[in-house]
Amino acid sequence: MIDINLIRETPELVRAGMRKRGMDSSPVDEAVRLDEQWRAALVEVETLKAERNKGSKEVGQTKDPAERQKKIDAMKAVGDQIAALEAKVREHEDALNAVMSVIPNIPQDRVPEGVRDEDNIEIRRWGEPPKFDFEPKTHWDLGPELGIIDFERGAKISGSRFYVLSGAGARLQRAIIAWFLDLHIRQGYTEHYTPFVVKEETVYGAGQLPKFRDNLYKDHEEDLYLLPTSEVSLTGLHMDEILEENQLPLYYTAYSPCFRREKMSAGRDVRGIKRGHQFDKVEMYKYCTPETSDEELEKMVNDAEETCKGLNLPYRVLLKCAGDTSEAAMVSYDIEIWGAGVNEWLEVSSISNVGDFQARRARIRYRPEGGGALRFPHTLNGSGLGMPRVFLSVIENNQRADGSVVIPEVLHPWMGGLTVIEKR
RNA sequence: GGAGGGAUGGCCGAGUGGACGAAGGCGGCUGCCUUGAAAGCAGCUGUGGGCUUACGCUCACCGGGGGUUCGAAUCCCUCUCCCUCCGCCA
Repeated sequence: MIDINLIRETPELVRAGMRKRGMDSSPVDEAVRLDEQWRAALVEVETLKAERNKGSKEVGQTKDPAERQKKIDAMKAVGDQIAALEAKVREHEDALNAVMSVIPNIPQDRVPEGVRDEDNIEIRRWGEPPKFDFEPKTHWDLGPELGIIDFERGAKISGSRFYVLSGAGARLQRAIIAWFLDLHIRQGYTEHYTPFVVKEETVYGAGQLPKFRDNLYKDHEEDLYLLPTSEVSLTGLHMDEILEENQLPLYYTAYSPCFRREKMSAGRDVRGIKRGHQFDKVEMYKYCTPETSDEELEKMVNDAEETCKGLNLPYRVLLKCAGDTSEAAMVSYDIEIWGAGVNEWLEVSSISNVGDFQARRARIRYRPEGGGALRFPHTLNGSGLGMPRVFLSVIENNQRADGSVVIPEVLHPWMGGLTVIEKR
């Protein structure tokens, strides 16, 4: 949610932001109109309420029964007017909220124009895609051959886009998760383990609703949602709270599975483990003051890059163009790693400064140190990193001619002496 | 699943349908006192919205939602969460 004052004072700025994203800016006009109607109706109803409050107070002080009854009747009439008007106020208010909840955050000036992948700007690149003196295999060939990925049984028990990791494969993923978490802890993040099932309000607070309703798994009996990313629960952690400025910045990290219906991307990336309905992820999350969010974003990108470097995965960092930047974000970077078998760059992290967009929705505020009005903190989120693509890149990039896979050194402590995954 | 009890400001805790945005205490802030501090004394101390150039005015909020009433923290309904007991269960 953006600040309603931006709609009132600088609507053109908001319109320009939407156009930059390639969106139709008419919701802004509608918001302006609804806001005016809402406020007009509000003034009307509040004037009547003030009258009733005053009149009702007088009733209590009036001793004469006839006089008293006269006042009661008068206030009863005012009450009826209030009831009618209040319905109108709420109607306007609900309509305004509905429009406001689809208006995206305003992209920063440095965010490049454009709506396509090609409009993203490459900021830097690290490492070299590995060279092979044989034809490297894809993970959907390598995995089953090594007995570490089982697509058929995944589909059997859960349907398409599900798979099973077995033996050294399951262990390898767990090793990656553990190493990521420990790295982030060393970088100053506090580890959290959150529920993987959350209330609608929590999903809304993080800005995933109403937009991604079709992509979420929902328990209709209890009105609960399966986490699409732990960004949602980490935002919800401080929902409705007032923080103290001296607590900031807060650095959080969490491991969680993520569940997505991927309804919108039916037919895309159906092969392999690149895009599934369930995947594991280690997330980074920050709460900070508005003054520091830009530099905190750069630090978070660096923290994510460390994960790639440690695993020796070639990567590039992209500044996302406006149309590709998530609606909650003011600015986002993507990190893409190289997959030697699939022969493409794979998005493994999207690191965003969402400004006060989520804090406003989730009603998270902080008390400034010198006193004064409460403020909304800025929040940032980024994967560090998403499992399946890291996993596939690790096995594809480290494969050898005989079909075995060398395990990156940093993961050895969790592999129980295993340094190479071989056919058995 | 069954039976009870509870939810009030940063925290603790009182609350009779009109005096309650809410006693009292703690904490915090300011002033006096003091060489300084503590103690003591006095005052201040919630959030959000709307109107207004402004001083200011006003509305809402006592877990959430709805209702009764001229008027609700207070009465009724409902939901959520917490606690106690019984049952069941990984």
